[in-house]
Amino acid sequence: MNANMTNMTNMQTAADPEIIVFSDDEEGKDRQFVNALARGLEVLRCFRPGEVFLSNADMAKRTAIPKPTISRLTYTLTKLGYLNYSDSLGKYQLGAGVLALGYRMLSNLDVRKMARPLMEELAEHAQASVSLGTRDRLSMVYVETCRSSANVTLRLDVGSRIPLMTTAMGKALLCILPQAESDYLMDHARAHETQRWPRIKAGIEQGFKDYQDRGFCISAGEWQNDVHAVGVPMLGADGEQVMAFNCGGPAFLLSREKLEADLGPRLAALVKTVEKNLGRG
Amino acid sequence: MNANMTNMTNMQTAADPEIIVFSDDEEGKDRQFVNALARGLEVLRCFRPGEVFLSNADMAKRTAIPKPTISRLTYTLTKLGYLNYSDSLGKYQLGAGVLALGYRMLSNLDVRKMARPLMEELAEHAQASVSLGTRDRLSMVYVETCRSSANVTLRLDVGSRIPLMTTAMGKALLCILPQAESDYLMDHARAHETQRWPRIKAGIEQGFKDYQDRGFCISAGEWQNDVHAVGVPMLGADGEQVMAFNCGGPAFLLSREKLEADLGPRLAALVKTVEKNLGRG
DNA sequence: CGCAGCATTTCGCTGTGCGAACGAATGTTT
DNA sequence: AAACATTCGTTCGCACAGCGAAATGCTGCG
Repeated sequence: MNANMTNMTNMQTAADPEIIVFSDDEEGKDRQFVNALARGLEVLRCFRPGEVFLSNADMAKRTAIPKPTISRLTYTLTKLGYLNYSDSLGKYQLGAGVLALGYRMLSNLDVRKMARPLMEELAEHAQASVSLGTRDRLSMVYVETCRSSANVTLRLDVGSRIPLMTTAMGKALLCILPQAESDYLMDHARAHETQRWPRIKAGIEQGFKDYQDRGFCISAGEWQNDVHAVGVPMLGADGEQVMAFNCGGPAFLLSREKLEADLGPRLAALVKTVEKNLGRG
Repeated sequence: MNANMTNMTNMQTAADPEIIVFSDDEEGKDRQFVNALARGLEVLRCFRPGEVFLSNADMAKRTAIPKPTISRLTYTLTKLGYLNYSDSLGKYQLGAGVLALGYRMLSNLDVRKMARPLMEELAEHAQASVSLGTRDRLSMVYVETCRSSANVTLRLDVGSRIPLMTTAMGKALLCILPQAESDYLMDHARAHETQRWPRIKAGIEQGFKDYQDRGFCISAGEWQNDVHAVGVPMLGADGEQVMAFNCGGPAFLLSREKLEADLGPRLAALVKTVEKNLGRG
């Protein structure tokens, strides 16, 4: 295994923004890359929240994988328990197998146990929610999250996704990614967001500046216009996945001043504490 | 896709009980089955809770897949973000990709939202925990879980696994599986549990009887000797995954009498309500 | 009946898996 | 220190298994 490989190489984007499929043409076919595996996983990913059932044809369309191949993949995934087949509908549904995978990953993340109490404390102080997330493709995935006792809005649980490029957590993460990697991601994002890209890019650059100057990024309505948040990246140990924290909530509760003067600095301090406790520097 | 396929066909068990790998010899090779995919997923599964890092060699040993192939699979999985590589350790770790999969599955399970309040109510009454789970291989995987406000023991969260054959939830599920499927599973289990099998089998048969007579199964110390629980299966709609509820806790709080006279009947009633609300019968 | 949409089968081409060989890194022996 | 032994990961080339275009079933529908 060669050092320093960047994710998402060797792939090509299909019609659906977050669906990314293999390619055989891109930069001299990689004899090491197992296509069947990548495609099988892509099939599992093409279920979006709210869509319970998909047919073979649906998946073929969405992933741009030929129908016979989809047949074989769904057949295999069903036998393995990652998909369930409904006879009456002739469609598939995600199965129990996928759950277990996610849980194993979480139970091995010691940052969670460590950071939890600090996150709760801040959530209570801010009357907002505080979360920890990590990147997957062009999203941030929540790995831990706490809400203040009062807060009911913004129901985002562990495992849910928010965009990378327009959220405080996402932009914070971009700030500490190696140049090459963030460039690569931004190239991909631009391709999907030709329309709004200039505005998005400006937000990211502002984020870089904010992080340099004050140690945190801000997203005030960039993602959802009634949501305000601050974000701070955390140094990753080793080959550990890089992560980022956020603290956010409804705009009417978290004014820009409060974010800048109070919550931003507090979140940055929280992260410093966590890093120290985990022995990173 | 042919109707009514049973999971776990076409596979062979390796050294590690829950690790199950492909086979090329078993019953006339299936041209439809994509081995590379099955093996890639097996690689992800071979991380057990508590083991953060695994090397290529570790996985090769555990899955009985040849080393060069493991290399290619980990290479692929790393590029896709399902594994992270640590340069300094030369080992892999589960990545963010796996999380998202699990979440999509959960967010599409409408039983959860429906059953939650009823489960909370029962948990509070029983001063125990109430959970909903579904089968994966030879385990039950928690899909939803509530604890009574007091209860601190037994920290099992969504995604965690308990055995199929010795727990109230697992035995309850066995009760409503098609004969062929439960036979198949029991054959597999016997192979792994040659020692304790007679006792386990007796427990399962008692479970069948209990379910017929009273509508619930009991496990009083069969799994962990200080844990008592009752379990009730739920009818699956359509090609929906079959599921089961349990209600359990520390043995000293839940006497056998209480299980039989109070909690068992209540849990059975809960399931009846849930089934009615979901329009099953 | 014929058309339309979907899943599965067929079969030739080629991408992919595996044994064996190689190289790199670390520990052990003389 | 050099020589050897071990363990681990990757490379190579052949054989074969998996891929996909086109053809074949299978339903439902006007």
